Amino acid sequence: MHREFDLIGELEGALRAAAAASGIEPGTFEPGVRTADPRHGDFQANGVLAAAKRSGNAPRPMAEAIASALSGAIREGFEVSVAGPGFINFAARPQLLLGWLKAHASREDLAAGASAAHAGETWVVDYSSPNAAKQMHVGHLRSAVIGEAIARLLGFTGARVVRDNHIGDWGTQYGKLIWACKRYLDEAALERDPIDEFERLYKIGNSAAESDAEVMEVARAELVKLQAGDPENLALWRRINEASLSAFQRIYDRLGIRFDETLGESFYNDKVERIYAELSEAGVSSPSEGAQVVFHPEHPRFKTQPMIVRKSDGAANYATTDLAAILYRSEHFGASSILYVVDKRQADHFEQLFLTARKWFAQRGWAVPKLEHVDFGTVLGEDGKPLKTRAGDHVRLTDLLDEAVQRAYALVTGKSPEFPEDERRRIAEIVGVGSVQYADLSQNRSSDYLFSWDKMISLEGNTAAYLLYAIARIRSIFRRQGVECGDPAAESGADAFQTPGEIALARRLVKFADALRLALESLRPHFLCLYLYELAGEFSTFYNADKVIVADPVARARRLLLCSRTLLVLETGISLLGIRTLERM
RNA sequence: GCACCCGUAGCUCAAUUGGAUAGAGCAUCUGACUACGGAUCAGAAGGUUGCAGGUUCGACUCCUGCCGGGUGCGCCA
Repeated sequence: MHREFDLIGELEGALRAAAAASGIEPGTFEPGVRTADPRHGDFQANGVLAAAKRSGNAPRPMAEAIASALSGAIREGFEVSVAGPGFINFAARPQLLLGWLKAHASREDLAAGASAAHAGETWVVDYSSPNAAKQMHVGHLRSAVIGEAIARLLGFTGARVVRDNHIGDWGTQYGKLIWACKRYLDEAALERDPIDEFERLYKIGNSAAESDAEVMEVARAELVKLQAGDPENLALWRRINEASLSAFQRIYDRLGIRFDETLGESFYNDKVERIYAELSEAGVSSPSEGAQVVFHPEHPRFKTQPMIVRKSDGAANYATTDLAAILYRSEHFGASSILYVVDKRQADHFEQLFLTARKWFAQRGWAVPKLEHVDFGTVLGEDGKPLKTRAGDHVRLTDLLDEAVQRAYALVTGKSPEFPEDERRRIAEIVGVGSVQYADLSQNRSSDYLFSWDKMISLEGNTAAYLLYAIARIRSIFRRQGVECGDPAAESGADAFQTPGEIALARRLVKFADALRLALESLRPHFLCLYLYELAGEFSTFYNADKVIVADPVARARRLLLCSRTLLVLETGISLLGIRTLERM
């Protein structure tokens, strides 16, 4: 039985061995296996072309030599051929497909196979990270959704993941806010909706400070008092943060997000002194105009645009806390990698931050974690401009999710009016929220994306509802047949796949490993979305062509096996995206 | 001014980071078993990948120059 989860990895190993056996110097040949266009088979190796070019040999004979040196086990599993200028093509035989599917019968089986990718690594994922005292709005959506999906993918593939919510809970905005709280706080309003009230107060404080220098002075003094530990201000600050966190948590609950750590900027208050000292001792920073700054002379921009690590008034800013966070994550969590799921407009900041951290760590002789800015584009309205309400305000995330659920409810009620109301509500929550998440994840994160209710909640195309529908339909087959999905007794009689629909579906299923690899190598969940969408489409084709519940027990077992594995992969994949699944809809 | 990103079918997006004939969905058109859930499926049509050069066996992808759009840039995050 075939047990290798990662078929591409297996083929690459076999090709290396075959190359060595046919006299090619080890290290000069990278197999370069990838999934192929189905016309050419399942997998293709492109590496011969590059290797032949380097060594000055003709690629075609080289490819033939390597192909004929492949082990018997590979030839048993794959039909091997050489095509074009020197591609080596592999078509999986039905028996191999069957073996793979039998060997991967549960989520645990898949996880065991996948976990080789990042075993032993610790990844800190910094995502969501909203500012306290403000409503989460549509601008906070992508970081939360993409960050969660990446964290889940990393965990599934073997990494130890630390999910860290780097809340903006410290800084200049608190002076103005406290100033306003002491004068205009409405206790009744605070009781009703604390964030709303704090947001209102912040706006008052902000505009007062802007138009009145005296207010600005008092606000600044309030901030200094807070930072000095004044009990009254500190109590107010705590109250603001507690209210903020519990409001955020309500959103996170709906999105299925749970952080391991919530180490906001304030957490680093007592850690910034060390940063100032470290940076100047390491010779990385220099004084400039009363501030402590870092220049990078070798960089086209940062030779003139400094990173300010300490303001001229002596206070820290976000650059300081970000540096302190790198150190803490490195020392305390032993991070091998740190990811920042943050808007692409902050690209300059992160480039500067990483340059600085690398120089500093190198000076100290410390291992630098891999640092990566996982950027994403802006959510745009139908007019192509950043999404706003008609009044021109930010769209609150609660309102956005509520509207998604409401639209999903209308849809479910239209399609399945016979379901009890509470079930339709439950389905609507999953479909509505899932549609928002999926619309975000299914697109390359780096580009801006157009927010469209109609496309998002639609049942057609690459949407959450399409995937969830495929799941519901498979579940329905098992209900009707009266067997549990994955019941070994129902599958044990299966023989190798025969019809075009069966074979195409099985070939798609074994490529789950590749979808994970693609999504993780580039930290782009849309590769997994695309795979799941194509899998669901392949299932629908199969379902329309081949009846599952047939009299022939062998054919039935074969098809039930395919249904069960399709369900498994769809549910596993969707859950890795952070989206919940359902039984029927 | 400097720096970065983007430009692919009418529309919204892909293209495994240099691989084979650039793929999907929507919209348009043609079909499908009295339905294991038709919220489906099969098919047709739709392209000089912004423009012009270059690099090589091979370019949407890399380089150069234009054109068009966006973003960021000393004490906010």
